[in-house]
Amino acid sequence: MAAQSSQEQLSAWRSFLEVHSAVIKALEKELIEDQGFSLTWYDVLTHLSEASGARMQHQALAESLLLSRSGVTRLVDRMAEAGLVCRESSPQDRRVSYVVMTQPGRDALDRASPGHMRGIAQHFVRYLEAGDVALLQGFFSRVLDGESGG
Amino acid sequence: MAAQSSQEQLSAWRSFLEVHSAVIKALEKELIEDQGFSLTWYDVLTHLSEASGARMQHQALAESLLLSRSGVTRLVDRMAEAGLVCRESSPQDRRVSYVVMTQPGRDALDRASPGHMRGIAQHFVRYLEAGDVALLQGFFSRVLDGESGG
DNA sequence: GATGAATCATTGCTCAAGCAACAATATACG
DNA sequence: CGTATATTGTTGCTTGAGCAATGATTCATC
Repeated sequence: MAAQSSQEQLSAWRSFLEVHSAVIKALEKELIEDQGFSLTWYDVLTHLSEASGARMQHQALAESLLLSRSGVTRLVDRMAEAGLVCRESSPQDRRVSYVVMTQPGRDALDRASPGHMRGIAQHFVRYLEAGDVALLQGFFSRVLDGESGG
Repeated sequence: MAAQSSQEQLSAWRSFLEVHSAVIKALEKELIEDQGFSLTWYDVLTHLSEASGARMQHQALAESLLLSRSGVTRLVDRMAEAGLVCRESSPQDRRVSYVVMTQPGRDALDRASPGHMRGIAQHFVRYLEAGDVALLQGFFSRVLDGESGG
């Protein structure tokens, strides 16, 4: 890392925060207007849809969503009440309870997905120029590698 | 924008979210352990310190912080109770109330700043390689330009 | 100048999330 | 086996944020 103005580096950090806030707000607004649920719910559905058997332990879900366990408990409460997921207890380990995507949950995800993908394209991906993706991914990977370990 | 795998683009977006979460959590944790206040409070102090007269209207503060007005009202309540800021009403426009940084507020910012800058360097800037800053800034600027207008 | 519209800060209410404490269960180790 | 420790999900409590409604004030238009 050659000598870069630390002012510019700080500015990059601030822009990062602004971009995050702006894009998240736009996506959340669209999703709620279109489908009536939040980005968090969308995230739950996505993670479940990618899990084998469309089921995950609360613990694993919390880690994937970067949320606390108690947060996930209440989140699943709400989503279960809306019928998008349900709970199933494990016969092997009677402490764990699985979160399972229901058919209405699948349907909701299918309905939401195209619009949300379009939103991501429009509010984020659209501004990527040739070469940006690789560079961003490199940077992000370094951060995530570094931060997960220490 | 040439043909890029939309899978990679989506992955870039997801990594963006993960990086944001990881870095914010690390910085917030450090700041609270070191100084006993949150990133939001730090942000308020920073914005005030950069404003002329170390004073800002609630409205302007809300826009800068990307927060709602009511959020700012309560935020300023708490910070005022802690003595870091105070309110002053404007003689020109009796609707507005300025948020003014106090000396303890300045002191708190001065105490927090070096550690926080170190944190940003360690958890974010440290992973930037040569050329990354310019490219990131370019991308972020395009997003912010595009998103603010529509 | 007077009246209607807009702006600013605040308040009531609700919601979503985290922490710490807990109960139930599983695992490790003597 | 039996006891100590760890893990899993839930609950009580608190916090921080947003929305909509309100009150005070200013601005605009007649």
